[in-house]
Amino acid sequence: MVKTDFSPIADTTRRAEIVALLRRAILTGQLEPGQKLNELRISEQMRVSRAPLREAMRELVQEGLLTSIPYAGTFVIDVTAKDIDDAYSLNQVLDEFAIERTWPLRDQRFFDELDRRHEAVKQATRNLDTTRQIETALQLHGLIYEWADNSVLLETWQRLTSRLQMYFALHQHARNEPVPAEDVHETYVQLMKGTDMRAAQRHAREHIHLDFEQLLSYARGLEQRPSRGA
Amino acid sequence: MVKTDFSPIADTTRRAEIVALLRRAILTGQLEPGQKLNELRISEQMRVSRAPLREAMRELVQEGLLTSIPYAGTFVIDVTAKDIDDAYSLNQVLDEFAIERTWPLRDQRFFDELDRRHEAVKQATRNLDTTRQIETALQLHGLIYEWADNSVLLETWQRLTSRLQMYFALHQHARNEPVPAEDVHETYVQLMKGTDMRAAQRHAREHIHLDFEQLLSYARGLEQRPSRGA
DNA sequence: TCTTGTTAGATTGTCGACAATCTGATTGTC
DNA sequence: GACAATCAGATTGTCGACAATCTAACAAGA
Repeated sequence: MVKTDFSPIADTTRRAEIVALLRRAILTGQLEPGQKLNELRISEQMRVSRAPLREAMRELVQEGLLTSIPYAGTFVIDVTAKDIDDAYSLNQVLDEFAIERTWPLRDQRFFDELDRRHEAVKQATRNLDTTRQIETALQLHGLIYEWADNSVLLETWQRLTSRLQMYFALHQHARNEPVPAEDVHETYVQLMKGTDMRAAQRHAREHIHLDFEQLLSYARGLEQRPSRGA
Repeated sequence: MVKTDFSPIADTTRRAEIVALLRRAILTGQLEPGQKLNELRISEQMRVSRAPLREAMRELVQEGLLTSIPYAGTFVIDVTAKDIDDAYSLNQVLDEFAIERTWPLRDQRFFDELDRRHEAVKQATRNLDTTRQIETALQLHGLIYEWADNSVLLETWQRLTSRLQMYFALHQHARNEPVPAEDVHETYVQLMKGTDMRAAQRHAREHIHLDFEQLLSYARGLEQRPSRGA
């Protein structure tokens, strides 16, 4: 008997590919917040009919990346400072919980994966690839959620992550500054390997705090010049 | 100047109505876990074409009530004991957070609404309407989430709620026992009106604990007789 | 008997066209 | 000129039909 682990084959529906395409376009800032998605135009560009496109858009609406108004259109969500603040504060709570759950489940495979993802961040940083840096940093951070063995928690975090990635991408897009050179994740990785869970939780909380402070100041700046009146 | 608060007009798309219909069918246990949804049959029953039905199903998939396998079908999610346990433990954390956020925002309108919802639960209990009792109890519980002024938190809880309602409905459906007569929410309401936040958080945690214990024992029972092999 | 190939039926995925609705520009009226 | 009514164009919502894929039953061969 051959014992081989096969990975599930790729989703071969147009719908799934459209979802992936659109999500990527939103998360990288290619599609701007508030922008309207014209179904006919997009379907022609993708060489696809409107049916699978619309189904894909419904998924992204539920995912929280798009918002839809009947007979008016579907739009990329707007990013307000309050949204970021809300996501941030919830993320703190979830982090604490995820670490608590992951803590007793850590093993060699966990540490290896932690290092692997950490390495990916460092590589993206060296390459000055800001988009990829955001992506890998979130993936590093997401390990505690994947390891926590709680499907609802993981799902919740993935929804949060989508938005966070969008926010960070926007931020980077706006102020096209060089990525921070020093390795801000070193301490986090070390603490996650250590024996003091409380310290890890505390650090995660503060670490996130720093990242968000940047974002918030940026977002608050945005709202000084609203595009439309209230 | 007339100052009137208008409620948003009803969604007039078939899609929205289909979503509501399907969601209700799932949450009340009319559609059983694992059951396959035949698009043609349902669309004929609803006198609707498959396009809006499929879009509605996509939404419910993202909402976590359905699960879809390409070219195979869309099914009502299965309920495992682990799912319930996951939702339960996350709910504890979220409750604590929601109470913390809501606490300083409580005002007379909050207390009034709290009483109103509490009354709704008591009425459903008197009428021996178990389905409605579940619904109102979750709405009472949801007030702290609506009041916490955190859109992401609210959205997360609403997703959790859908499943919880489904779980509870299943439970009630299975053991068709009379509803508990005594008012288990009295203490909760009193504490939410009081001045000791920690006590309220502690009570919420324990209160939920009791409800879930019932659910879990039921779900574990289910899994002793799996319908399909692993 | 077990395995493999074939085939018919059913079901899901996709398409192009039509219906319903919105937007804004235009016209007519005061 | 201000305002309401009307209308054309564009866009979204819905429909019925076709294509792609799966399932299960059956036949053929080792």
